[in-house]
Amino acid sequence: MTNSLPSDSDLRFGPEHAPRANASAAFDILHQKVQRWVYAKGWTRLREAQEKAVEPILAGGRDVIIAAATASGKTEAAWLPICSALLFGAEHRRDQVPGVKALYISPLKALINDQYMRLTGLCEDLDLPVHRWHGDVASSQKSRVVRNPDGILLITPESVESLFVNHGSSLATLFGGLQYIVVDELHSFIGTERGAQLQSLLHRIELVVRRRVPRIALSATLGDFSTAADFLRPRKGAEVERIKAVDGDVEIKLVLKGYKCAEPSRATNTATGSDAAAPRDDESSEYDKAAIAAHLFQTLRGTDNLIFANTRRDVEIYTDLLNRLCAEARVATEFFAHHGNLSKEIREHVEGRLKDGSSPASAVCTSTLEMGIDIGSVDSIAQIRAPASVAGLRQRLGRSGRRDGKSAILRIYVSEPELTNSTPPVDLLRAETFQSAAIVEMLLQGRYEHPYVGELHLSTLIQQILSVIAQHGGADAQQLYGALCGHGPFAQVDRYTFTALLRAMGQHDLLTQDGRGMLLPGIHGERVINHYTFYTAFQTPVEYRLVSNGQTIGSVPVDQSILPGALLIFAGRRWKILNVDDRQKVIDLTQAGAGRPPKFFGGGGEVADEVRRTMRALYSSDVVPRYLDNGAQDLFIEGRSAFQRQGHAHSMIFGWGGDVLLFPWRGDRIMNTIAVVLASRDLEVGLDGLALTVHRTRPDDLHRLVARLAGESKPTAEALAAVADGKARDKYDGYLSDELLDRAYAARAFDIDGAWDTLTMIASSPPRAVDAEL
DNA sequence: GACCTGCTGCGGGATG
Repeated sequence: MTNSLPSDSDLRFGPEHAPRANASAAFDILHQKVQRWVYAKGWTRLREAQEKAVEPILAGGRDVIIAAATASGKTEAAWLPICSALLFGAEHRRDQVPGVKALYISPLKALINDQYMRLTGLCEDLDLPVHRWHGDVASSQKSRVVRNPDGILLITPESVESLFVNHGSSLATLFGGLQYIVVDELHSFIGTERGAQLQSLLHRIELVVRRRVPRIALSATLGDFSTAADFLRPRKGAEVERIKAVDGDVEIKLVLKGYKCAEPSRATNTATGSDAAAPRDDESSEYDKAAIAAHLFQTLRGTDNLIFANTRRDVEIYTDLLNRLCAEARVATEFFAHHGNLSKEIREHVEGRLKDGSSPASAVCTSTLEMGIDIGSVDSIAQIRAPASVAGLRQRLGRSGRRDGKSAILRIYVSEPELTNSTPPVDLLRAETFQSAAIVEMLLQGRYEHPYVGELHLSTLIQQILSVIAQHGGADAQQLYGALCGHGPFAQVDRYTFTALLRAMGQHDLLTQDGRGMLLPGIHGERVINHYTFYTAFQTPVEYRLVSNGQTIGSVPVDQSILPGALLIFAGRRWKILNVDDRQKVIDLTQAGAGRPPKFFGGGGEVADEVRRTMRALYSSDVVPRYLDNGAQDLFIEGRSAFQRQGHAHSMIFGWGGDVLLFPWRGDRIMNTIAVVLASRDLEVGLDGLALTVHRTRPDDLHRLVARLAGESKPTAEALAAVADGKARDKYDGYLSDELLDRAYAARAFDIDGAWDTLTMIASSPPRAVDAEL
């Protein structure tokens, strides 16, 4: 099966192109030394992103976003003109302002190390020093930069934060000559706490140097340029120059494979999020996993692949199954686990095996290998269970098929419960199969989810208030509001909310006020600021280090099953726990013959509105996608016939036993809003994938209630948030008053308009009983 | 039934 997907792999330098780089207008305006470097590289022409980016960046006045797929030369698209501009500037200006000339901000230390190597090569001949600054860089190198700032500085957002806190008075010198800020992997920041921190840091740098500094952003292919532009330059997104490498066609070979498992692995979460069912550990019932592992082993052995699983637990389970198949076949293992809880050494070893072409290797991984260092191209991508988002799947697919015009290969494995006469109606719909197909359809059409950017980010605002106070040794409320809110990065926070936030911070002793009204850190605030964990905007769980023979192999969160003598599967191997040191937070392991996968904790995933709507369209259509194998086709046809039999074309409310099922066919934010609305009317509501389960009511009663709600005026999101539970999520949410926490939660978790549209639709559709259909 | 990311300054002792 073949489909085409936008890519830019056709932009390749070939011998058929004569070395006529100087025929390019963009090449002509680069500095001569940069031209020489391009020539020495053997490049015969600039690639599309580079050709388009040189002029606007070199001109110097504008913000620019460069969106292109991995390995399309977008890094050079930024650095060739930036380095040229810095060289021209150095030649034409006699009174050189000291300081860093270009700042490169990256979400990953590994990317900084990669870029450092590449840029050093370019800048060697240009007389431009390159420095790096992140947690693994020696403090001696950092103090050298502070003493003698110059050239290009590669840094993480957290390390920029540390500059504000610890070197507040040196910043004017450090950044006085700053001409460009480059943000790499922009898409990874949009809509996150870390993104709010980055926006604040960019703004605060401009406040220090008292002028606008052009922002150059690099990103993976973007579905939504406007959101990205508004993120890069808030409220002035329309003025951002947008550069997109026009994508050529690359062939995708695609198959969706369907399997059946014995036990329905369903977990029901109530609206209050309290009673999640425990997942089963019983391996004997998991013959779908064995079948999937057997197919992976048979198909992928001897080649290089990335096998994406959605959870770290599944990474461990599948790596173990694949290793056992290798042992049975008496071959050396070539399947390696890779996820965020494995030690840096183990992860680097796996990355090394993938890069090394001499022996085949496949990584079973989470999103750790979606972004980041260049591991080269692999032969194929496997995705175990439904992908969570279109953008993520696109990014994963970009890792395959870049070798000399080869096709990208994608295999998706889904698994649905075997049908019995007690199978619940939701399981009859085969939601995992339809979610996978919906995401593939959107991918093939080039439709991506819109990132959600409506949050207040009050937790990160607390961090930034403390950071500004540390930077200046104190600040008054007016200055803080002007620097951070007002026309600043937290413009969505009004004066009333800001004042309430300062009051809440005072109540927790984060802040105190001196006689002249100056805000200073309180005793607790001082402790928070001075601890090294202050620089991150995101929350991190407490974990225990796993040690074997003195070597750290990774870390796990603590739970009751972590006791001496217990068995564990980790890093694709089997272990027995020897000792647990609660004070040092260290677990000693020894190799064992059996084990069980560890539990990891995590928040809930969120399915986008566009994905759910596409799923419904697939159920309603009569087309069966051609990329389904026989197993997936069976599941697809079962799901569609259940959709028709249960009457989803006309109804959205269904009686089932003593409960009622409600199908909004909308994204998780709307489903959560409806769940909380119903819970506020004293109903017990569970979120269950596609459906809301409303307990102890009848279809007619619920339908009447929904019709009444749809006719009433909408509540405010804040009023609705007051009745929700489990609202604290972000790092400093614990310091918020009830009122502020409600506001933060309302902005994050609700879509009142979407929910009321849906309630109106439900009110106009007849309720039904499905019991008879089973 | 989720994934990922990141982190200072200082003092004391050894070494060249």
